Amino acid sequence: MVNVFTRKLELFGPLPDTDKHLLEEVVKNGRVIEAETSIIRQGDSPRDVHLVMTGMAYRSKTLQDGRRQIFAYLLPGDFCDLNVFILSAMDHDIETLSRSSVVKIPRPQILEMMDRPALARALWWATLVDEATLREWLVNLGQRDAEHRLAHLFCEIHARLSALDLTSDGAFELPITQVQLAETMGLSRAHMNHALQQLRARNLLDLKGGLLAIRDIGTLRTMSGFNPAYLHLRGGKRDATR
Amino acid sequence: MVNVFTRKLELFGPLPDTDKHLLEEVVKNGRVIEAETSIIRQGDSPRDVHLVMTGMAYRSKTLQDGRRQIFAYLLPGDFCDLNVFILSAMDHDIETLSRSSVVKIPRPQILEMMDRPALARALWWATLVDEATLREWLVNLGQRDAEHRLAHLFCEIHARLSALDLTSDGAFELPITQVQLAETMGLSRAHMNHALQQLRARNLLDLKGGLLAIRDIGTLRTMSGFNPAYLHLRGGKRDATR
DNA sequence: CGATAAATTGAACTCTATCAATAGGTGTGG
DNA sequence: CCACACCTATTGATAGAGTTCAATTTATCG
Repeated sequence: MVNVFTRKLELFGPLPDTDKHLLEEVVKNGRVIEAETSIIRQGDSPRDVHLVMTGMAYRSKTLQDGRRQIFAYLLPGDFCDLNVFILSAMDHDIETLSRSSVVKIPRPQILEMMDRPALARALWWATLVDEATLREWLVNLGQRDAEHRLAHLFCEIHARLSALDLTSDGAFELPITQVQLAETMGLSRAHMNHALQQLRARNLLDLKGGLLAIRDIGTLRTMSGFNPAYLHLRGGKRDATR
Repeated sequence: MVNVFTRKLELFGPLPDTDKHLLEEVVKNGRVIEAETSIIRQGDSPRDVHLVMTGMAYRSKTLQDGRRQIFAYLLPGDFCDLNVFILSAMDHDIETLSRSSVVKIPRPQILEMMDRPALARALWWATLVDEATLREWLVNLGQRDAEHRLAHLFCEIHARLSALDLTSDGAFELPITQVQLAETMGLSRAHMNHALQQLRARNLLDLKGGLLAIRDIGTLRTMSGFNPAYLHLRGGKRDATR
């Protein structure tokens, strides 16, 4: 099967074979990074572009008093810092959630990708979907209470992983602590625990030992108002979000 | 004085004169749109790119039950829908806050801009700053209480307008209702009113009749942890954010 | 000047935070 | 294999922040 980076970019639209060959090259130099390890820190100006191939990572900012907000999960195929060509310094941190394989793409290779129209468009697409996802998260934090907020998050991760064929029967690895979930949702640890138990008690899902089992995706989507349109998936893969 | 669009793009870095001449052309066909009027609706696939030249607008999403979340303010020089080349449909609405002048840039003209390296970089920069701003808003909603949240928002708008020389003595037009502010902050109207009065009582600012007077920007920044780094302003204009 | 929208106020209620204590689980050293 | 140490999850009580709803006052605008 084709690598996950290619698969992700093809969620936007099919790529020519020559482009796909290039992507196979790009993806070769993976490096394993342990769980809970920083990939990029605020203030860094990375030389290369980083790309998550396996495992998961997250973007966050830490305030003076130590409180932290997580505002994105990086799943396989996601870029860490495609913006490195434009912005002089990272304005946030990226850390692994689980042991991950991360590829470093040298600048010349990115430029080569940008020179290919289909790839260039796919890169733009990935950036714009990241932005659309942030908007949806803002709606989530601004308008929904703890339980619905959580449900929406899980629907999103489920949809994104499903689109890449990375779920099996609605279940997938989610190697996250409740503290990290709380930092994602802008909630206290205690309240996060309570909300999770509610969802568990209603038999909608089960999160245990880093494994999330979705029991009733339909109800989760309805209750949280999840509409995958913001992920801007196209073509035949659209079904995978069901 | 040079037009506000050029000024905004030069916040990233200086542009060649030829590019500036092009921008002067681009900006000519302004059209006035009344306050509280939709510029773009969710589902639209605009043919041209829209650009706010005067006045203010906002991005929002409305949920089934009518609740709404605002997740960006468009100030003079800001793009509405630069993504129109990539994403097939808008996933949110854009409406004017006040009577505004909006320019429609035809696709060929955008393509011409993209062909000029300095302009292409500036357009990327504008997109990435929008994304960084969204991240900061997420921190704001996730981690700060009503008063600090509001303070942070006002610091941001003040910094963005100051960078364009659009404030006078810390005051500027902010033609917004408390309901809209509440929808921005994920708070109820009543609570928004209370928070606003707190800030007013402490003599930090005064918002009345669509005019915001910042009384003590230092305290506002300190209390809300505002750090303009995420706006990624460069060069000589950096001072303007003070 | 009247009509309408916006801002303000107050009371009761709900959600979420805080804090502290308890329970589980896992890995390590003895 | 047990015991300790440490991290994560869980629980409960209390306090606080924020919501809801309804009523009232204050703009604003034709």
